[in-house]
Amino acid sequence: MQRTDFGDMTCSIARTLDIAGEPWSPLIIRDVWVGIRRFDELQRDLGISRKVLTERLTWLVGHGVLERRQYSDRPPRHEYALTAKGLELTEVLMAISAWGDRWTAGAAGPPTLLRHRACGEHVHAEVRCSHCGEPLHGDDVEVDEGPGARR
Amino acid sequence: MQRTDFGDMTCSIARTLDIAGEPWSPLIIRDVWVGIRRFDELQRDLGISRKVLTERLTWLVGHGVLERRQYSDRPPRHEYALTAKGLELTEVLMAISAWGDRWTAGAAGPPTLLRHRACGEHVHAEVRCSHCGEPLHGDDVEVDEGPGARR
DNA sequence: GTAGTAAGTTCCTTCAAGCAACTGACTGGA
DNA sequence: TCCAGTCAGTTGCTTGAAGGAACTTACTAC
Repeated sequence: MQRTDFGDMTCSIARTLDIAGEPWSPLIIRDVWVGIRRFDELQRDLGISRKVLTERLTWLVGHGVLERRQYSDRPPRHEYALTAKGLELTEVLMAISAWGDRWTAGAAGPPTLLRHRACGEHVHAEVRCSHCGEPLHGDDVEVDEGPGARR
Repeated sequence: MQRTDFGDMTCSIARTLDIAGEPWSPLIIRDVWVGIRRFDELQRDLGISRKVLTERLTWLVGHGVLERRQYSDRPPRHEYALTAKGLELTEVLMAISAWGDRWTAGAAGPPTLLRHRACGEHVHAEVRCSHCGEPLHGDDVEVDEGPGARR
């Protein structure tokens, strides 16, 4: 989808960007997540060209992030839904959104709020350590070689 | 940097993507984060064209994600470093990386591992609720209008 | 039989990506 | 003093993806 192929870099960030890193894709995934599931709705909401939207949807379906399903037989009508793989990407979106709220919202405040159903509060996403549960910041970690490292 | 301007959409995801959503930017930020700070090192490591790298670095410096500093006077030499704003983006990168490890790494396993200095373990990023600390998944939340919503 | 909707497809233009070569300021060695 | 090398870009050319608008197909509703 972009000129340089990120898919075979030995890096989980590059590989993720290869699947969903093209600038429109996160917005498409967000829209499907919040219930905007149909071609024309997506096109109107995003202001994306129909051609590019077709390409992105096909790509995301092909990579198992979205699935396309028929909700009407006659006339044949389709909508898009997140797969389990796609639904997990929304955690990345929540982290992106938290950063945007903090650094780009300005005095007006964040354009949207997230309500956590379990606790009922307006919350934001926090990135935490899977082992000890403490907040995980950029300078709290070291990067080591993993089993999938190359050469 | 892309054809459609995301910067004035009323959405923290779009605004974040406007700053750092072009496909190379997250990889540049990751590289600076792990210590690849100089122009030629970045160019070699990423295989990015020098022209595009120049544009991206200038853009990221202009948006306060990176800062350019001179580490040698004669000859004048520069390197790039993360600002506080940029360092917080690495939390998003860790979330992206966790998704990539889970869904794209395959049998070989993840190419890199993250060691959390505080607890000493190899860990991955988890997105959690800022209020109750429970894991935050895509279907655990509702999206409400925030104070910065438009119209 | 006309209007409308959903989900694309086709065509054309323009702008950004990729690539390679060049520049300029300096260092270090023969 | 000359040559090679390094760092940090800049310039110019080509190609391909993005954006936009119009068209298509298959149906429904009036």
